[in-house]
Amino acid sequence: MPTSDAHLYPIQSCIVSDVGRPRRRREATVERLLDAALSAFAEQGFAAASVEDICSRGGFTRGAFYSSFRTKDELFAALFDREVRRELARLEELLTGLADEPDPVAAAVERCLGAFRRDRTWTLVNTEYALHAARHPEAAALLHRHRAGLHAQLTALIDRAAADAGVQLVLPAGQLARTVSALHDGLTLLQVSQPDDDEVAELERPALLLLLRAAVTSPAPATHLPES
Amino acid sequence: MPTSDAHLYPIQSCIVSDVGRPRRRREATVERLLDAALSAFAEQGFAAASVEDICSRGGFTRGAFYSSFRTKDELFAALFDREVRRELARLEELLTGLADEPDPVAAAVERCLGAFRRDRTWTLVNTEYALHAARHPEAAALLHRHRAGLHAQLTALIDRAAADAGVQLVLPAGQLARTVSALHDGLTLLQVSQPDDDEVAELERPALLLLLRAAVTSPAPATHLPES
DNA sequence: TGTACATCAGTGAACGCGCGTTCACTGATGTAC
DNA sequence: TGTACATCAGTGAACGCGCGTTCACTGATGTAC
Repeated sequence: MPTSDAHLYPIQSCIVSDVGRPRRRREATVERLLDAALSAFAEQGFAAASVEDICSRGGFTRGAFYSSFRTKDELFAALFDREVRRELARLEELLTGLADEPDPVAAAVERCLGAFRRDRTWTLVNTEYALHAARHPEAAALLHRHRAGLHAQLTALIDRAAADAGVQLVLPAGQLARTVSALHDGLTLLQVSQPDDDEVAELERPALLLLLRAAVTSPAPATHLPES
Repeated sequence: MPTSDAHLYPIQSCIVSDVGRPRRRREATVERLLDAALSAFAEQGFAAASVEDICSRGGFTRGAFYSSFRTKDELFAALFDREVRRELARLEELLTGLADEPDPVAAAVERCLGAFRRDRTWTLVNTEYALHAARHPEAAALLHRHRAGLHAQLTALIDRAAADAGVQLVLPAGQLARTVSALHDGLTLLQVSQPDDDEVAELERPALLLLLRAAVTSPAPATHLPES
């Protein structure tokens, strides 16, 4: 089953181990195909990566693919689903136990930096899925669901950091959460297409700190948010 | 010639006007093909858009394409080049005459908002070119050149705004410029894949204001930039 | 434990299609005299 | 101004190729007795 719950089953090492032979191989096959698709999509892009290439990376022929997925689009959705669930799990983990930090805002920044995936592979595939979703409404539904989850987690983290610091936010935590993740997305995309630029590589931490400190600090001029 | 200077020549209306018939049609053809490619790439993506489709959007057959461009990749580069030059020109225009504003920081924000292209078409194509460049070194060279230009303009704008406001920046103007454009890129991509979300649509102005005010305001805690 | 049968997971050949690219050609435009 | 020739810009048929997808088949695995 290529559905969104496939990843919940443990991967069975049907090839490595000779003792404890597998009964059902499907889940393991799906995992391997998703791993293969992740690297193929990262290297070549969704449209340019061929089903043949994905299968051979996983050690299969194309028939195996079509006994687990109906189409290449369905594979992309399953891949995105699995990867975002993993990121969400990490974020949830890092969300717990924020209190009693000497500097809650700095701690919140570190948690964001620790939770967000910043590797090249994921940045490429994640960005491409956003483009894909912008063009294909079916794909957009899945994106929105996952973004909502991520947004809720991030908003909670920010709210708690502000509460622990004993300060008010100058804009709604939800807006700040969206800004933070947009900044992260923009910076990772920049980094991926400019991988040798050290200045870019070191930018996310100071940028996030600047943003979050500004959000909890009463601004200098009176009018901070514009009319709209 | 599909080189980067093609856009410098005026577009000749070789079809519309009957008086003043055209001598050389190449430049006009190239422009029409680039227009067609812009919309085709936005709608379907670079890899999924066919040369046939691009040509028919422009009212040509495929042969016309190959008498102006060597490959589809070369077309993408020419398109990106033309579009970024246009954006750069707008930014340069908006850069002049910043002094004597009652609120230079707010004015700088408005200029950024006015100069950056935020339409769906450009966001999709621009983002895709970044992905393309991350995968193809030849394409990366062009991207870097244009990013350097944009970065220089933006840095100059920020520096002048700070000088006019009579304040110091808490981080180098160059770093702030990169942060601003990364935030812009992230927000436009978010907007394009979530077009009906009003909260997202209204976010860029307050986010930029927050960021720029934070950059010119002395922060509350002593250590603002991290160790690295 | 052994045998017979059912189901599962993956093979690999085949399908038709549309792609990027090439090229011989042609009518439109420009130049020389 | 008119004619002859050269160049230009674009046509459209043809090329081979690799793609996504289908399907009849097969060996591996699971179940019943």
